[in-house]
Amino acid sequence: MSSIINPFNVVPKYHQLAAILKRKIDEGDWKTHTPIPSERQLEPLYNVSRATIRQAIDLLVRQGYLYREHGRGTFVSPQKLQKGIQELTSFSEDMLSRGMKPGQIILEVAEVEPTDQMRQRLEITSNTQKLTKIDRVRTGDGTPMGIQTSYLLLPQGQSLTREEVEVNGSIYSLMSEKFHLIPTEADETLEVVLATPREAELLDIAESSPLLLTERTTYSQNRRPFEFVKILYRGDRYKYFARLTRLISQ
Amino acid sequence: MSSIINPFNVVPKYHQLAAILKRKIDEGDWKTHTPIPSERQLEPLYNVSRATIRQAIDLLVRQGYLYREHGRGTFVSPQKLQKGIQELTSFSEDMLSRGMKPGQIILEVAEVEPTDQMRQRLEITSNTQKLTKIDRVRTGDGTPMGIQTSYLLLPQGQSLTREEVEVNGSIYSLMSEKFHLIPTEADETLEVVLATPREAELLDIAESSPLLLTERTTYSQNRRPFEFVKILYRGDRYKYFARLTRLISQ
DNA sequence: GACGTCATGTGGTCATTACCAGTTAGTATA
DNA sequence: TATACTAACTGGTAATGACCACATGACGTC
Repeated sequence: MSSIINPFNVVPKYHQLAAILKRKIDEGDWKTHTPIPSERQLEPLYNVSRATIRQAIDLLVRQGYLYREHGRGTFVSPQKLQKGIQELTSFSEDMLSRGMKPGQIILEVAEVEPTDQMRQRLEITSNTQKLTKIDRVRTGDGTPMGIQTSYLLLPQGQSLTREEVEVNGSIYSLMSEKFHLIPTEADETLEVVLATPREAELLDIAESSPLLLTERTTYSQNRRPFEFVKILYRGDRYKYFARLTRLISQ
Repeated sequence: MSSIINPFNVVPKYHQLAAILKRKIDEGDWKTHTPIPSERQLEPLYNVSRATIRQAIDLLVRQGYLYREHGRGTFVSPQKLQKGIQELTSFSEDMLSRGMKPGQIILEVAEVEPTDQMRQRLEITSNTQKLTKIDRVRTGDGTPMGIQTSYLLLPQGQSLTREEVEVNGSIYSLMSEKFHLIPTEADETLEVVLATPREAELLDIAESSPLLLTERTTYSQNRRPFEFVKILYRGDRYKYFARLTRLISQ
């Protein structure tokens, strides 16, 4: 990996610069709460204009690597804030980041009629639109961590088979390859519920144990929803992390 | 409220423009998934440069009001995504947004020694640093919703009295006025726990009922943590909302 | 010593200009 | 008719120059 910006590269200069600065932070060249070189100092260092430098820094500020103070400088954020922030992750990615091996037991793959809740969340108006339901037990290092029930809104007439889901561990990569649907944003709610007998059995816990229920609506590139997922996590095994930001503007 | 940008106003033009565009969306002048005027069309309409227009649109895109498609245009996001997104709110604000009247019962205000967990979360290195503990039952429309225990890291030697907390419903406004500490970001974890006898009594629920435990570290302007809060919510009354974004860059 | 002033450095805002890269629809061509 | 091209849009990237607002430390004054 280079520390020099290549003007002929297809990736924009400000992305290249952001990657270079990020590496300096990750590798500890710049310490927490210390200022990085000023924007005007960076200009000759990388032969780019201040506008480009500001775009690069904007990226890193939004991702939580740097923070600015008007009149003082741009500083390195505390390490602990820098990883896995505010990111939309699949169950697989989530498990991997916790250092566990993700696995799944497929219970059902089928075409179903949408309920009112699903019609509303997936913005369905047509009366003929069907959904593809995928019901799975998700495991981490072999032990059941949660029950995930996905309802997918596929392009007209399309569907998925149980085999496709089995081979491809992550539905998101499948959706991306087959239908060009890439998750970009999601609304998510969390609440506490008590395990039904069936759920308790699947998760190998006592009946009426507390569970963490998350309901997620996932949106693709053009902000259209394509997935509604319910995940029931074991309350004794799962901890949820979020990062909140106060929008200062206005 | 005006639809014209005032160049002499202290608030930046791009903020003024963002407010104008936001109003057009809120008031329904521009419909969901329809394009707004192109950046070059907006230039003469508001007498600002394209750079400024892009800054304004950037704001609204980041806040979820608009989305862009390269080569096609800038479009209005679906309504339902637009409110209360990704914002860091106090309990009071949170209750108000749910249409309930926030209240509190103060249990304790005291100076305490930090535990190891608190020292780590609040980045405390000094051995003499004390914390101010505020223990409260928070209510919505009079019924107990949660137990909130805050540990505040105040400037050397400073402290708060029970009276100050009683008068000022929101600690955040108190912190802002007295110490110029403004919450800008927070890390938050959520998990399920079971109510202890004391907690069950305070919340008026059965012993061992499931609760939603959130632990939050709040950061001020310069990214220094100043508050560590534990909140126990009644599992049967509380639903948590989050918005996730996949960071596309790189 | 305490206080105010001011030069200088920082990030914040804005205009202007140029060109690149996708998208779309009309048009010429096979 | 079907295909390929092209012009005219869209947003994306980049450089440059200017000025503003805030923070800080050096310096002079009281």
